[in-house]
Amino acid sequence: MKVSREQMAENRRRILDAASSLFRDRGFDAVSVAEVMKAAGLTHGGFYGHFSSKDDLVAQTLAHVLAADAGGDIGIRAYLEAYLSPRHRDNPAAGCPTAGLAATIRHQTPAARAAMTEGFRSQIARLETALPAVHPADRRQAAIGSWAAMVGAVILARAIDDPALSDEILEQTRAWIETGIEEGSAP
Amino acid sequence: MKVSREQMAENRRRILDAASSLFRDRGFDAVSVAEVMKAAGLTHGGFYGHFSSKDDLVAQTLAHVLAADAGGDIGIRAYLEAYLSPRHRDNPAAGCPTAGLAATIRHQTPAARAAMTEGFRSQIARLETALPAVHPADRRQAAIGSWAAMVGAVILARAIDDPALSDEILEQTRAWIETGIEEGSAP
DNA sequence: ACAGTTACATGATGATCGTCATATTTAGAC
DNA sequence: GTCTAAATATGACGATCATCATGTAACTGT
Repeated sequence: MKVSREQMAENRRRILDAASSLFRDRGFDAVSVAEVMKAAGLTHGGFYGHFSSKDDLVAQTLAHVLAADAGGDIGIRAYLEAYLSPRHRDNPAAGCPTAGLAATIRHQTPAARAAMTEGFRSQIARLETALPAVHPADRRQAAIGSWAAMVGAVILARAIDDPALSDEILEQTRAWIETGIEEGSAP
Repeated sequence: MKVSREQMAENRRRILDAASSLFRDRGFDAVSVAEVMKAAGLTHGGFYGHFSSKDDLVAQTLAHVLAADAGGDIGIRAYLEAYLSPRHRDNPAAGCPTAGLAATIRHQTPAARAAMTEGFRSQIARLETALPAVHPADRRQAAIGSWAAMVGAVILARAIDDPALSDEILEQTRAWIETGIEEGSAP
């Protein structure tokens, strides 16, 4: 049955939202097209009316979620604490798409990689402005180094099969980044 | 045809080596059992004489490659430079299994996660002893923070679709880690 | 109000893959 | 040397999945 134009737009949004959560939670390959459609409240038949292929869905989902990731403007300390928290580690479906998906982007289409590259650029820019004022030359270094440590720590914390050790990874990485940020700047 | 005991042992080693490279290069799910066996110079039929399932292969491959990862004892500076090099980034099949596989361990069996946890523990221990002598309390923090940044940087550098930016991630992360290590210690 | 278009549902198809059944060949024990 | 058990090859099965074909209902422009 045909639906209204607005309904169709909302369906498309729902597909992208469902795909975004499912992909972050289980990866691109482990989620089927039919599963995404079901999570969006539809059946698999209408899928190719919205997207030309599953690869197309992957690329558009990445652009969708990385654009939405612009996020609020809390302080760098609060952002660090939220990012490197057990809550974030334990909820990949609602968490950072970079932490959940960066490692598998390598096997996706050029469009998907381009979306991820763009997301990385804006994240670094955001971190550069959020960092305490140190020598401008070092600021980009701190932004990139901190982001690598944040993403790596969440990935490692999610991989580890020992809750105490996993908590420690998050906490020690947070402390390590904070000492690095404070170096040579006002606290 | 039956083969000698030594031949069978070598076949098994070849299967694990082939699986190790293929998994690091393309991920567990994207590599088929038949493909691993072919890369080892065999056909898919004999697989279940060596392993009880593909999940079993995954777990044993991880234990195999993480044990072999103990590696030589070069200095921390040289290790950093090799790890955060374009060469390492561009050769996942021969590279660090953590950088290649940590993000997907979450969807594997408990045995696989246990192997990865053990690999993480020994890597942190290795880094702790390799780090310059600072306050002992901070040494573990530096080891964990540096390792998270190293793994994250390689994952991000491999995901990014811009060679210059990818190189910059590696280089800036290396510089960031080195300044963090030098802080409060003799150079 | 009508007709045509369109968005989605149902169902099918071909490919891939993990796993198992059976055949074949030969190492290893006596 | 012979017999048996074992290691691998060949081939098949059932499940899953991306994609497509066709049916159906209702929105939209007239």
